[in-house]
Formats: sequence, structure tokens, C-alpha cells
Amino acid sequence: MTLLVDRLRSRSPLAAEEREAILNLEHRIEEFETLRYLVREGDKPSRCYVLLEGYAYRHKIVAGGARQIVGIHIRGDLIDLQNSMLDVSDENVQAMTRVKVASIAVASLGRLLESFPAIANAVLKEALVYSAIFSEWIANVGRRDSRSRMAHILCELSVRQKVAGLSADGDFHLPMTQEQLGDALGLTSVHVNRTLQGLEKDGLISRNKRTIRINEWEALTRVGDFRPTYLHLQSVHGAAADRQAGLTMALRTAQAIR
Amino acid sequence: MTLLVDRLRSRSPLAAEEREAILNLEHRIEEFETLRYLVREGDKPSRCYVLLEGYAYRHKIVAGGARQIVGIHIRGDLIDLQNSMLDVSDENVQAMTRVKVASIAVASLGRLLESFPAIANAVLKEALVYSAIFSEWIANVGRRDSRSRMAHILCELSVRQKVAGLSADGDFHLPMTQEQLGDALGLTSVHVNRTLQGLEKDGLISRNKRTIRINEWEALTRVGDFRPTYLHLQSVHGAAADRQAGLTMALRTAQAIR
DNA sequence: CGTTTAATTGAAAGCAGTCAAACTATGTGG
DNA sequence: CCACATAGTTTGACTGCTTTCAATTAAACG
Repeated sequence: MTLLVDRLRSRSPLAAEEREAILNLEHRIEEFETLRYLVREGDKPSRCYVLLEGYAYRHKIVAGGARQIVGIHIRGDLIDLQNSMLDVSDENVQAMTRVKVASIAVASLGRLLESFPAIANAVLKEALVYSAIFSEWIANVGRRDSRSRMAHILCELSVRQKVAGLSADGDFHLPMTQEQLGDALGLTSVHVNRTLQGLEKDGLISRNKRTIRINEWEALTRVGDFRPTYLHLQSVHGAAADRQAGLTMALRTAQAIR
Repeated sequence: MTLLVDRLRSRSPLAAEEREAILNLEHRIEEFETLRYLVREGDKPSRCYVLLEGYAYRHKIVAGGARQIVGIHIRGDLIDLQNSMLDVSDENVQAMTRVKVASIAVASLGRLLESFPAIANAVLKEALVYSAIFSEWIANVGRRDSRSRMAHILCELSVRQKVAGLSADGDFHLPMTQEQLGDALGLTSVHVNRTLQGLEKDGLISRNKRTIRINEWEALTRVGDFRPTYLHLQSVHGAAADRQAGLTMALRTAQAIR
């Protein structure tokens, strides 16, 4: 639960007793195999999750069977707040890799939010940040060409992984198939392949199995029109957040871009 | 402020004193001319708005100058919670028509949320519903063709307007230019024009100036792959919400679809 | 190792974009 | 109330990015 505390602290300052309350939140550790569903469209979920290890994604199936991935979750993300707090889930959440989560009953979480306004505030902000990421994705899929879309998602994942303390400097692990990448970008897997090759040929990235190395960060952000504002990393509470491994570096990266 | 009370009640039940507190929230009425900006990217907004009259939209400008509209706001919507509660605004909010809003200082809203957990809960849910709409838009822009996209947005706007008590049965007012529609759908205005003509030729809709009549609701939802789950109208608190004008009808519509 | 899954390549087709022009509202000032 | 200006809609011809289909190669897995 330390992960959750750190995440929420980065959104809004929390007093010692509030941090304590989060740490004492009852939960159980669960694991999901690759491609296993954490939540299905139509479910009425009664639990939500903090992602501890691995990657997961949210997706929708449209008429005709095409899939659109609407979000990617990494370590520390609070998953499925949306669906568990509303009536029915309108999307699927699926494990991208083997996944370890802390599973929390919505009822317990509700009591926590009711007792501690500061925590409720932090959770609200966390939800708003997801919202901001969604909005950037709409712009990405709606108004950028394939090359730019690809560059953009690579930049986003790279920064988010750094913030989560998951990746070293240039390299990062991209545990998605090209088909999944396509489903996240509104492209076909064939075109994803060609687009990645294009970026590689131009020396912006290198690929090795499922690992991406960003060779030209500056240039890639330019191609992807990536401005990290929407990730809302430059929290007012930077001092507290800074203590997290990796965040400082990520902020430096983010600032270097502007 | 009654509008805000009704909206929040539809998300979560509120006691009399909580409703009272919302009604007493200090605010001022402001008006914005068509195309005037309520918020600009990069601003640090200190106020958020309840939309009382008119329409507004949120948009982002991508490299190259193209615009993507990421959301449309109608009467009763709580605007710019995202940006005012986070550090910097990452999107623009612009008046689509002449607009009347109740402008609330974020600080006041913050105090309200701190004092009344039930209100905080309702606001969180409201934010999560916006989030769900975003996620559907990603799927719309990413994985549907132009005809389907168009049908989908028409269905969404029609239902939301009914819920807000704004439109009679079949007709609804669509105060957007075709260029704005294109920017919302990731299409060019030229193609929007052709797509609308296509839907009209097939008898699904009729157009008259900026008014759309949906002739074949059933068929349009099929073309648009529109399932209103993501709007989360079927609130657990239907009993309270039902009192709102128009909602009952909208729910009936929504249920008829399934 | 064999089998399945994912990545890659090529050729052809199609949906939506681009460019440019004409037409239609809407609005303004004389 | 008309003439002109402006903004928005409509149309046509052409281009191009991305998809589709199909086949091959490479990687992952038990």
C-alpha cells in the first residue's frame, strides 16, 4: 500500500494519520495471468485495484469486433475506480502481462474517503489526471498521423515508467504486441510495424525484442508533439513526491522538454 | 445553483443540509460571447463553472495547428474541474454559443468538498462520468468509420440534451458548425458534410439549419454502435434524479435501446 | 523440436483528405 | 430595404495515408 500512499501524496499532501489510514486499508493481494480479465464490460465491480507489478490495459470492443485500448496502466495506478464507483462497467480491464494487484473493496475505500477529506481530495485529483490522459489520447488518435501517434505514445509510456521508477534512462520495456499497440493508437498491426520501422530507420529509436531505446528524445517529442503537461507531474507537492524513486529524473526530463 | 444540486443528486444522494450548502455556495453569474475562451491551455484557473445556458467545448491544438475537440458541455455540466484542481490547464475551453455560467472560486468549492464528504463523493462520481465519456470518444475516433462516428455523436448529444431537459422528442439543436463537428470526430469539414448527407439520404436524420431530427433512432444507434451505458444515466439514485425534467424520458429511451 | 504466436513484407484497394470553386445563409452599413 | 461582406455549406476531381489480404519469416513456448 506504500505505492498508493506515494501516488496520492504526489497529488495532494497527506498528514501522518491519513497516510496511516491508507496503509491500514484492508485489501488482499491477487495475481492475474497474462490476458486475464480484471473487469469485464457489464460487470458491477465491487472491488478496485492498485497495480503493484506488471501492466494492464482498458479496452472497449466496438461493433464489428474491433478493439480500442483506451488506457494503459502501470505500477502504482489505481485501477477501475471509475467502474466500481459507478453503476456498471463500460469497459474491460485486462492484464497485459502477469499482474500483481492489491484488491480493495469499494465499500472500504468509500469509508476511507468519507472519513478523510484530504484523501478524497487526492483521489479526486488522481481521477482528474486519468481524465487528462484520456483527453490527450483523443487528440492523439483524432488529429495525429501514424508516425506522430506512435512517437507520442512512446514518449508517454517512457515518462510514466520513469515516474513509476521502472526504467533506466533511455531504455524502457514495452510489453505490448504490435497488435495491442495498434489497438491503442487506432491503427492496424501491419501499419504499426511499418511505423516503428520508420522511426527506427530515422534513428529516433532502437528496438530489441520488447525493449525500446529512445535515441533522440528531443526529436521524438517533436515528432510526437509530446508536451507532458497533461500528465500533471509538476505537482504543487513536489517536495513530498520527490522522494519517490525516479520522479526527480522524470521531472527533469519533463522540464527539459519545455 | 439548483442545476448543480440536481446534477450532483443524480450521482449520489444528498441530505437537505448538503443541498443547502451547495445552494449557498458563493458564486457569480458570468456570460461569454460565442467563441470566447473560458479557459486557455497554460492557464492556472482559479475558478470553475456550472454551465447554465448555451454550449461550450473543450479542445486541444496539436502540432501543425489542427484542433481536436475533446468534449462538449451542455446545461448543468460542471466545467473545468480538471484544470482548476490540478496545476495547469492542458486544454482550452471555449464557448460554442453565447454562454451563461455560474462561476465558483476553486477555494470555495474545495472548502465545500472538505466539509461534506457526500458532496465530495458526488463530485468524484461526476468526474468519473466525464472520464467514461472521454473513454468512449477514444473508441469512437479510434475505431469507427466516419458514418459510425457521426451517428454516435448525434446519439450522444441527443440523449444528453434530453437528460438536461433541452430537447423535445426527435429534434435537437446542434449549434456546431460542420468544421467543429469535424474537429470533434477527427474528420475534415468536407467529409463531415458528405457524411451528414449520407445519413440524411438514408432517411436516418433530417437537417434544417442547425437542427437535427432523428427519424430512425433505432437504426441510428445501430449505425453508431451507440449503447448509452457509458453515460451512466441509470443511476442508483434514480428515484431522486427522476424528478428532473426530461430524465425519465431519456432513461426510457436508453432502456428501449437495450 | 514442433507448434503456436508475433513480426515482417509486398501488392492492391479504399476511405478520408486536400484543393479549389460555387453556392447559400447571415449579418452589417448605407 | 438593398448591396456588400463574411462565414458556413456544398460539390467535384484528385491524391494519399492507412487498410486489407496474403504470404513469409522470426520468436516464444511447452
